[in-house]
Amino acid sequence: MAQNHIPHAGAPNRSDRSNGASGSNGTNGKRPPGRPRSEESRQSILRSTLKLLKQDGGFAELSIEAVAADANVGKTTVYRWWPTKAALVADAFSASADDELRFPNTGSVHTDMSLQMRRVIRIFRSKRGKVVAALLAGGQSDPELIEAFRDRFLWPRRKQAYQTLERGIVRGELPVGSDLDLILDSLYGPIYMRFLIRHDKLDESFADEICGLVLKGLKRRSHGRN
Amino acid sequence: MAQNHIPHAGAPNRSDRSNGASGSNGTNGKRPPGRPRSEESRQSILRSTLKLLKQDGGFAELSIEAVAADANVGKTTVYRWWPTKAALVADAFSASADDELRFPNTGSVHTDMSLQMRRVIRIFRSKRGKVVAALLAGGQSDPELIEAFRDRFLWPRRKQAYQTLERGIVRGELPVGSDLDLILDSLYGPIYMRFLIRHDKLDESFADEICGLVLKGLKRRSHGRN
Amino acid sequence: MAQNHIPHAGAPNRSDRSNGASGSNGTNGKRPPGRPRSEESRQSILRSTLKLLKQDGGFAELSIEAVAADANVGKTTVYRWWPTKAALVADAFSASADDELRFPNTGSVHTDMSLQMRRVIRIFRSKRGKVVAALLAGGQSDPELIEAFRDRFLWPRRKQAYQTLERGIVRGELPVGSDLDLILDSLYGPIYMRFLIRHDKLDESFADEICGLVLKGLKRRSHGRN
Amino acid sequence: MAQNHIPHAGAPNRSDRSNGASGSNGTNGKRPPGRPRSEESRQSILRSTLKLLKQDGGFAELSIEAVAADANVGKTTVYRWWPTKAALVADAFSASADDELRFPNTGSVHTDMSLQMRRVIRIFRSKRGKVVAALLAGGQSDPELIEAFRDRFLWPRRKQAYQTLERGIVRGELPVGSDLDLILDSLYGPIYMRFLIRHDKLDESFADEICGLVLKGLKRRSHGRN
DNA sequence: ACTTAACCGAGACGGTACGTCGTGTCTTGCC
DNA sequence: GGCAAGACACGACGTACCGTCTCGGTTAAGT
Repeated sequence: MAQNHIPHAGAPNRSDRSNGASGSNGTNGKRPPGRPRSEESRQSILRSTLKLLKQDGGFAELSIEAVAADANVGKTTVYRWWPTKAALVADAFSASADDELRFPNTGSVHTDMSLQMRRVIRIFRSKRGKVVAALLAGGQSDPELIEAFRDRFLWPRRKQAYQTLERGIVRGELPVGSDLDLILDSLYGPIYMRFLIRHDKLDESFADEICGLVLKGLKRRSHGRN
Repeated sequence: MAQNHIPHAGAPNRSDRSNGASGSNGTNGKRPPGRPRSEESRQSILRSTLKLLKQDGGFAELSIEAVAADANVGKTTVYRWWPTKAALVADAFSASADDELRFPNTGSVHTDMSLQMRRVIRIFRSKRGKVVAALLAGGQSDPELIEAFRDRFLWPRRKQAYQTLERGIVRGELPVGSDLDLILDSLYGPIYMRFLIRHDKLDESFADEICGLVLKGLKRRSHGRN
Repeated sequence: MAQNHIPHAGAPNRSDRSNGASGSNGTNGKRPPGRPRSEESRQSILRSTLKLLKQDGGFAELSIEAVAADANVGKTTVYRWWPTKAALVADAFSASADDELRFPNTGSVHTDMSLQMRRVIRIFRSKRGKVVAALLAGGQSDPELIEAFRDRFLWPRRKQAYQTLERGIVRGELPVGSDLDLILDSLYGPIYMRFLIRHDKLDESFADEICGLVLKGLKRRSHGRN
Repeated sequence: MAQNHIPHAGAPNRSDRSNGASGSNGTNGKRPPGRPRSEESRQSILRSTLKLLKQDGGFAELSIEAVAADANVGKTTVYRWWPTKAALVADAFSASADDELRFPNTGSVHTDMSLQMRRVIRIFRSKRGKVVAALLAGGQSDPELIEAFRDRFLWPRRKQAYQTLERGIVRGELPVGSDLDLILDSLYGPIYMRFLIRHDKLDESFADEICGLVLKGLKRRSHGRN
């Protein structure tokens, strides 16, 4: 029912047979023969993955061996459903990606962005931040992993961000024709940078400072020009 | 200055003995007993480390075994001088961190920053970018590694950046009392973000776009206010 | 009987689980879960161990690395089943300790002993002698190893030897109340000594000479006394 | 002056120059130029070798590294004078071979042999026994080592033993034409066997038992025949 | 006193094997 | 046919010693 893991871009995966629609199986709900996949195992594995990522080290330090042991599950079961460690982590991460990060709509771009950015920072500083860091770290040598981060974390939020910014344009808070991606990277880039390099403190007020620099600048400019 | 590897934060390390010219030496001019460290091996190891980092995958994929083999060196020699893979990579990276990234002084903050940021982007896009990515990735689970990145790469540049920005303040291009760290993170954060997440294209013109957004905003604001 | 490796003197060992036929099994007929041990690997390892012992040097020169490589087996598999090199060699040796050394029953102690001692000498002089030497050499710093030699090689033969000697007593060839262990050590000791120290030639006729000295003496004495 | 290590059968060794007699150096006691060998180091090394052999394991467990460290001596110094571990151990052993094992001359073969065999057993049971065991063990894969044992331990004693036995022949205690080597191996073989295999207790009274079996037999026989 | 030459300690060097851990695959019997 | 259990071949880990080497420093004998 719920498709729970990365499609692996072409890599055949037997769980894909449960996608319905294909073959004589199209309309009727006929299940394939044999014992069905254990939902309990699946969740246990994802739970253990997150747990271990939060505890130990990063992506490299996480071992499938440990996940299987912690989840009381055979290693085979992990490998059966997730072709790589990357896929597993991506799946686990996305299972934990919550709705906390939805954008508000207060009537002010500055407030909307600032509030959401504060929530991002709060998550980065929490235990879940380690999972994000692991994902970004692992993604540096595994394209699938960073792709998973983009698809499951970045893009969903960014779509909402576009809307938020566009509302601001409509309201005249931002200049027409603004490069939305440039604005968003300028807003979030500094957060990621401090999160990953840890060269300076990353607390929630940093969100306001960035907005103050980037958005206020845009506002003035637009005023001055129009 | 001639100190070439991670100080390991307080952990005593035998290579820390000075090998500078006798006489001018701090404590005394005596070389320690025993066969001196092989400079040839040291360089060969660092060279192989960089080479393999550029070739293969990231930090996790690099094996000390392979480095030793490629450098025609005993594994022991690597472990004798670098306590962890992290230290080795940090050292190798810092040996390659060259003067290419010095800040120019054109008389315009915007131009100075933009030119240097372009060079950073050029490096990130080159083979050496893989080394930086490996360092940042590895640093997510190894504090020493990210510290090495900060100490050897980030801070040296940032000190120059402070001077560049302060020249701008003196010239009235930036408001007095600007938060320099905020400005710099706003300028470089977007670059790091696109470099690591790869969600959008990172070419040299991006430097100009960021400067246009961040620095122009500051300029206007200062004009409007003064 | 089907028990093929060193019991490790009390240390629990997973291979000790019975793999005999179901039903007739001692405790219960259940096989433990998981993939069963590969009989092929087991034999290949023991075969390679013997082969290398016969080729190279002694016990010290034998490396587990080489055994694993020669047997086309992972090092792990060797370590899984044999805790030390000693255990492995003992097992390999005992797998090769064959029935060639059974005692005959000709009706004469002198002939029985002499014939068997000749066979011992023949083995000591053959390639298999290197294995025995390795075992005795290794046993000087590993109690388990020498124990294995005693349990698997010495005692089984000695039990038969007791019977042979006792037949001789019954027949009046040896005095009643003879110290059997003293006699046996006097018979075999010289062989071991020449085998290990190699200070004098050890050929099969030496068996007769020893018997001539030790057993003839006993006979006379018994005659003189009775 | 004192030639202290194995001649190494052809392996050139610079310490051999101190053998005197050869070249222009023949008659006069001219020392070669350069710093003379440190007698202190030599003894310290031999002492440490024995100490470690008595403590730890056997020949295989002894490391030159440990010897040098224990003797406060550079590894080079060990290797300069002893080409192999075998040579070192043989030398150390022979330096410790004391005069305790001389044969007495009581006027009775039986008593002479028995007394000396008791002393051998006493040594085998003492700490020094570990050194002998190490030598015999190592000798199984190193011909030089077992040769050293024969040359420095076995033969010197055996020469005395021949004399002892011949005195017995003269006195009529042993038959004329006895095979002395056979007799000696029959006397000592059982001791070596119990010492190395440890299958039965080896105390001093064992010497008497063996003599009782082997020598008494000879005596009777000679009486009966003459 | 100065030179020459060999020894000495210290310890780094290129290697080999160690015994362990994790990988991804496989083979069982049970469900 | 999924599942746990766990053995399998493999490869890298970090360590211990190997035997060799290169240093600065010592210790004489021969000038």
